[in-house]
Amino acid sequence: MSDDRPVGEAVEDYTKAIYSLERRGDVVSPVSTNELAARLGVSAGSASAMVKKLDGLGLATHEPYHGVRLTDAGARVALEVLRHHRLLELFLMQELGLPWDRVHAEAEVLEHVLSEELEACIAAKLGHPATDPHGDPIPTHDLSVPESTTSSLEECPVGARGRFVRVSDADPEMLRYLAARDIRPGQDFAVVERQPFGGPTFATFADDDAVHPLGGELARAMRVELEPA
Amino acid sequence: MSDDRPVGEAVEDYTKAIYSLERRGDVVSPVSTNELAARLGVSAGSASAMVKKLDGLGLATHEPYHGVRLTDAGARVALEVLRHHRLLELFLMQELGLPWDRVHAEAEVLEHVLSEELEACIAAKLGHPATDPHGDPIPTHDLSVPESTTSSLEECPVGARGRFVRVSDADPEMLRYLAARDIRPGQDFAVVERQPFGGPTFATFADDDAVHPLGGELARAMRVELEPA
DNA sequence: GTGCGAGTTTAGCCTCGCCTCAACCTCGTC
DNA sequence: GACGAGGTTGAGGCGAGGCTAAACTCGCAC
Repeated sequence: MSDDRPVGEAVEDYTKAIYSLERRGDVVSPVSTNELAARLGVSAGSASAMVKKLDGLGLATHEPYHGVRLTDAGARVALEVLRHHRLLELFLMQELGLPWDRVHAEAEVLEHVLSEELEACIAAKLGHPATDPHGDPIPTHDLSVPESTTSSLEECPVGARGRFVRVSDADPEMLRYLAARDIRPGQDFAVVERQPFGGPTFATFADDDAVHPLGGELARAMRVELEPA
Repeated sequence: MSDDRPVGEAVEDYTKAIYSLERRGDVVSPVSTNELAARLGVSAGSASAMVKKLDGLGLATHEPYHGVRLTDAGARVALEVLRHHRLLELFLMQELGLPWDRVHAEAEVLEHVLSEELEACIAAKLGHPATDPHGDPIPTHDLSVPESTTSSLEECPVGARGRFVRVSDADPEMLRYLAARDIRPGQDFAVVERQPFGGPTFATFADDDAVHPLGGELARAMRVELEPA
């Protein structure tokens, strides 16, 4: 085990993508070549070729015509990169004051280049944090992730209360929108009203009385933990 | 001006190498293909090809059979990378506690990847420092370098006093040796004795009475500013 | 002035990593 | 059992960078 011979950036990106696609639903399930291709913005042929390569590398198992799934080794690669990404996001924000909506792009490139030694220094400096600025859990040094079950804000009935725990880091627009309103993961929230037919959800955050309208797409991206009713 | 289309890492490395070779002597002079090839550990043919490419890119002027020199644009590329490198070295040491002898290797890879925005954040965080941990001057944001004239410790006559200002960051062995003896750039020194025929130089540093023997190679790598006699 | 060798350049070729297009194959459904 | 959506394969391209070997300069030594 522990082959660890260096692996191109593309391999890391594919692995990361498979990891995330595998657990879209509530259960880990194989990922189709096309989904993968779409996610990464490449042709189906490219994805197919890369999947074959990952299989050869022992990072994934490819059942032709039936999708791909990561092996344990593959999951480790994905989690390693994820750990880098999230540590970097937090680090860039907290230590260097980079704006919330820009840390993702920076981390996206640095994650592939961060040495283990530097990773360790950063983790130590940050006090081995459990989540990044978006509320996403940071895999621990031994690459385990405490996956909590969350629901999206859009599913919460009017009157629900709980804690806003995370939001995807992928869309800077959303992040700017939330940042401009001082809405951050970790805050308590309450759903005040929802308009029908995919209309906005109205909610309050923290101890602030202001009611914020949150469009469908946004409400869907915001993950919350409901207060045990 | 300001073409700035992305340029491979190799281009940055060659540019950096030319920059440093150009000013080995006291005066900026053309660099031969062979020197360049040797410095970078590639064949003469490869170096020649790359030099031609740099010329095409407007980063260098190549006088066939007579060497290459950087254009202003080329020097800017080199200084930009140098700035990245040295800021990173200082940052890694000061903020992340990486050991002195290891920051160079880390910086060597990160320097090619650092965005301008991050560079600015790091510089600000460090208070826009003038030198890195090895005593090398950090090019300013507008890419000027205050080059001071130094001599090597090896040239200093017995009895000379002054300040140890810098040492090459390239050899981790040397750095470990110096670090283990608490010898650092910025300290005052005095040459106590020298043995003939390339023998060691004996010197004291800071307010410490300990006399340290410094082999020829090491003494040659240590740059000092002599006290105005 | 010529000759010769060290230093340069050129030419041809290779590897690696990744991508595309287009043709072809499979699976599951009707 | 045929059809179409989706998956796979193969041929090929491209950029970056490197290597060898042969051909060519330049300029010093005679």
